[in-house]
Amino acid sequence: MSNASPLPLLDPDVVPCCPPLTERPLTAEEAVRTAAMFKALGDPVRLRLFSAVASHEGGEACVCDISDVGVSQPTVSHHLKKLKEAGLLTSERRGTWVYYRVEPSVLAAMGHILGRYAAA
Amino acid sequence: MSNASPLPLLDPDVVPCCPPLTERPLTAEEAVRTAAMFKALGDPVRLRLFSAVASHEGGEACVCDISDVGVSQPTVSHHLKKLKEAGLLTSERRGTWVYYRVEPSVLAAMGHILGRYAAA
DNA sequence: CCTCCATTTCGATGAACGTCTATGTTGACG
DNA sequence: CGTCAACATAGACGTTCATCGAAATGGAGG
Repeated sequence: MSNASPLPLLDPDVVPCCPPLTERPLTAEEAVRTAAMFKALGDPVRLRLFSAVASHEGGEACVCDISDVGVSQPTVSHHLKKLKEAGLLTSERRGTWVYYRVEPSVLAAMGHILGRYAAA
Repeated sequence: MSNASPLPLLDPDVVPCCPPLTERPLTAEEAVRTAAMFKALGDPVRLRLFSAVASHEGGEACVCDISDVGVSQPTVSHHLKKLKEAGLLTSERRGTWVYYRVEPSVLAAMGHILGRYAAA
């Protein structure tokens, strides 16, 4: 394939996990890896935290910016950790604050997995 | 309502739930509804069952076609019920067998929610 | 009717999860 | 150094969930 594009397009390495759900039945192993991503977004609090980061200006936010989700601070920290373990967020400490940022490739992978319906 | 379009395009009613995660922080209520969809796909067994239906010829499959996922048959039925409650599958009985079918609009909604990353 | 087969429902059990309070860690600033 | 603020970790508690075996439902066929 002549993939000489200089644009930041999706390259195959970015979607290493699994084929679209509509292509063929997932194997057990594929299902485990894919389910982990969906599971990470399967909690309302995590989803709000993730959305808050994703929609924040600059594509990143410190914890203090997004802690107003109705649960205690340790719970926020706990959920951010889960999102990080799932590969959906990355974090970086800068001085006093810790900044979280969306990992675009994982989102792209999820979109890819949803298959033709998602692209409609 | 003037819904006179003859084309099977995505109409707004099909994506009633929520804006893309990247557009603005989700409200609590939006997060609950959206998380339910992701949660339904957040289990490996459910994901395999869903994939089996989605990839089956004709876009539908009877339970007997997709029961080889390594759990007991009642457990399969349990997960299919969950997927149905989440709006991801529909079912119809034809004689002895029950056929499950993918609900495309919900998949489209999820793709929409994933936002620009998924569409890339 | 009676039986067979596919599927669902029921009830129980053990693991995983979300949440909290209390405490620890890390950097900034006098 | 001492203190404060931001964030993470630890441990406990109640709830939800996935799973199973057993029993119920409901068409199909003799």
